[in-house]
Amino acid sequence: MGIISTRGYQGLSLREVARVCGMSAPGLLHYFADLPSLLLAVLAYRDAIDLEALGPDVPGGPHLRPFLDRVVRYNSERPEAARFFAMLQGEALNPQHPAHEFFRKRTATGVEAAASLLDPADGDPTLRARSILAVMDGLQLNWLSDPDNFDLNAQWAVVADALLPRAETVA
Amino acid sequence: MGIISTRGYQGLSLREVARVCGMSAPGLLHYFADLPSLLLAVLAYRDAIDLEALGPDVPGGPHLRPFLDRVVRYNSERPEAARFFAMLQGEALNPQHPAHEFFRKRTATGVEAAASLLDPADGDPTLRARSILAVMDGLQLNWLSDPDNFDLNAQWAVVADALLPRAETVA
DNA sequence: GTCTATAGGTAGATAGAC
DNA sequence: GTCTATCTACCTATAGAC
Repeated sequence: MGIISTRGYQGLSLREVARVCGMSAPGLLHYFADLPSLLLAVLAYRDAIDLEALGPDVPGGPHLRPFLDRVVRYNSERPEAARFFAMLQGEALNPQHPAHEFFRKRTATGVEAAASLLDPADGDPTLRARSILAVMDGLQLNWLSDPDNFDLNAQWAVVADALLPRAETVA
Repeated sequence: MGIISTRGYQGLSLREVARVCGMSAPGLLHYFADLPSLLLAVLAYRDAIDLEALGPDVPGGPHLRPFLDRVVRYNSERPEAARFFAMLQGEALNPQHPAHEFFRKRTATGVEAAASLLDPADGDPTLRARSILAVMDGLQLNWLSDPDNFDLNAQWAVVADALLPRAETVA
């Protein structure tokens, strides 16, 4: 993951990964059919780790704003992992990219989950959820490109206060 | 540019660019010292074209919101060009990437320009400008990853209405 | 399971002809 | 200015030994 987070997937080399793992290239291919499979496995693995760390079983219940606050703080403390996802998200804009579908599904799932926590009385929940998640991505992208001039949590607070009432929830 | 917008810079091949240009690889290197130089030249060229098309000499004066509305609309009509920048912005998160400095400076310039059009009475202009531009990037990134399920202009309107009063200006 | 050896391909860049 | 030919280096993936 360290490699992908600096070189991206296109700049990834089977041999280089193998070296880091203390193996040879064919040794790796014993576990993964090919390089795209390895990439998807790493993505799924990271997602699982992060989801567990952030778990939806938040003390306090299904409130969207505090959960997103925690996500932003979590990422702001893990710039390397955040960059890993941000770089791949960029590459994966190409529909031919092996991770394209992964990110499309991931976004769709996130939007659906967020929308279910928004009050329909405040406007189309899907539209709002999409905006909010897109906004998080954008803030993180800009933060990563110049971390020293960008206080991610402060910027997020500015935007979130404008888009998402602090206590909003359905339950 | 067509090539970079699908493969990114890492997936860029000197020979492939040459083929598209109807030249050989060494023929290209007669004009550009190396591949990074070519990349930076293309970036500067695209930026110049877009800036001219959007020109700051907007009829209506230096109002930030209508200008950004035009930028979003402009990009929504040019997905390939937008993807070109979005993919490179991702790759360029790596400080070693040849375009890293380009994007850092580009963002800084944009933030400064936008901040100068915001009313300090509404909160720190730099902080707000950074949020607004980051938000634009994020919306575009999400739109590009699934254009059919994402109405860029509608999503932008949702966010911009919340962040940026329609008539806000200094002048 | 993990290795060496290797096949078959593409990369950026240079030398030197025209 | 633009070409062909070529150098060196790296890539993924496979075959087959241990």
